[in-house]
Amino acid sequence: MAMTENRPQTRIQREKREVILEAALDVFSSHGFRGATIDQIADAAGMSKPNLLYYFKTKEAIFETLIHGLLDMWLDPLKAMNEDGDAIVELRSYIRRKIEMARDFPRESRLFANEILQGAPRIVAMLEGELKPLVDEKAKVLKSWMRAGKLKQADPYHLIFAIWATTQHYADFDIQVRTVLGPDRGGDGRFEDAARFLEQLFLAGLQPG
Amino acid sequence: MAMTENRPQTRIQREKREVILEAALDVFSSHGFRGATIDQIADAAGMSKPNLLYYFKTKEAIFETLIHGLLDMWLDPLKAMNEDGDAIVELRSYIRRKIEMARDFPRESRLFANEILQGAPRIVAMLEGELKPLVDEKAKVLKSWMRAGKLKQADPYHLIFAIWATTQHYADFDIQVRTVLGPDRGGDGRFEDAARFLEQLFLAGLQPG
DNA sequence: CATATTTTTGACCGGTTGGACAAATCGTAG
DNA sequence: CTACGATTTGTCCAACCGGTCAAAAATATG
Repeated sequence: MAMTENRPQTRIQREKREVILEAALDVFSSHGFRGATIDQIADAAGMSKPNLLYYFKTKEAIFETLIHGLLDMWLDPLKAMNEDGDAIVELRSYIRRKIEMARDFPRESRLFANEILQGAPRIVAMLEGELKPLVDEKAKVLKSWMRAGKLKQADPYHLIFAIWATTQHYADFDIQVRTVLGPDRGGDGRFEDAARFLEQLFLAGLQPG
Repeated sequence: MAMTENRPQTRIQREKREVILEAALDVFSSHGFRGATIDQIADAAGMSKPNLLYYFKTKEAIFETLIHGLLDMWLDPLKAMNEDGDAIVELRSYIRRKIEMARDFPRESRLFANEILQGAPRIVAMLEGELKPLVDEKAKVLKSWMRAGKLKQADPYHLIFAIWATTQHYADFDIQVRTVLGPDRGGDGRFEDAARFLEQLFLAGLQPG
């Protein structure tokens, strides 16, 4: 039977699709959607272009499957921010998790960055349907912490933006960061330094009293 | 006489080149180098493709001229940070200036962001030759302020990264910001709100004592 | 007006790209 | 071993893209 849309059935189909998505992550994240070619992805996946197109009908289908599969993972740190926990502890955990994601999953970060930078033509629905509701919910949590005196008063939306921006910066602008830091300070330790700095910045800036 | 490389001579030549660069900024900033086409730029500039290529020999030449012409403007806020001024005042001015640039020149921000995101293949030399020395110099200034007790001790490089990230975020990720804020809070006022939040964050986080 | 120079255009070219397709190969159940 | 569906490949195509070129049109100069 031919591929029934998005429902890979055999083990081999699931595996091959996985290989393709891994290759596509590599290529899309470093060249953007337009800059990536099916040939590049096929090469990286170790198969011919027509073979790849047997598993995904179009370039857009690859991209869509990829980014949809990544969304949950990407939103996970924010989802994990727990209203019942201690505000400062939760905030610190969130920042640390985001920095770790920038370190361990820079391709995923760049994939989203590339797309949003170009106007998010392929993921607007995702932003409106999943991201915005989640941020609205967590903004309320932050607000309640502030009202309870656990955090200094501040705009919770812009606080979340600031955490996104500062942490993802180390993945998205990696070349710039490493160039500016130079060979000595631009090594693996840069994420430790960044984590230390950001925790100090946000916690000192938000600790009440 | 034919175009002598980068020296436009007649008034009309200077004007047409300016029109082209303005159109190119539009197209490059919203599609990236690879995603932009000469036809799009020519359309936006109101001329035919061969006509455009009469003024700039190649697509890369347009890009290079454009980004080189923008660099000084882009680095200006950081250059303006004055060692002899008051640390807190200087820092606040820097943040405000960067937010204003994100508001008034989002295309320029996205142009650089697009390029750096994809590994900065066309501007590595600029980063090493102009950006890094400038940041090194200003990091020393920040460090001296910290030693003098005007600012809390913190890594000056990561401080600069944090200011870049948080301010440019409002230009580079504009669609996401507006989507998350929604129609009511995502209007023109968002830059005011952002400025207020960021000043509070950085100044509270760095004020000594 | 005549001529020389600059500017603009239409037609074209070679290479790339996303994708179609039929034929070949492979794997497996009977 | 055979037959059938799943997988893979070579070939091809139309659209697009960066860039060339010669000729036409506009403009400047005497």
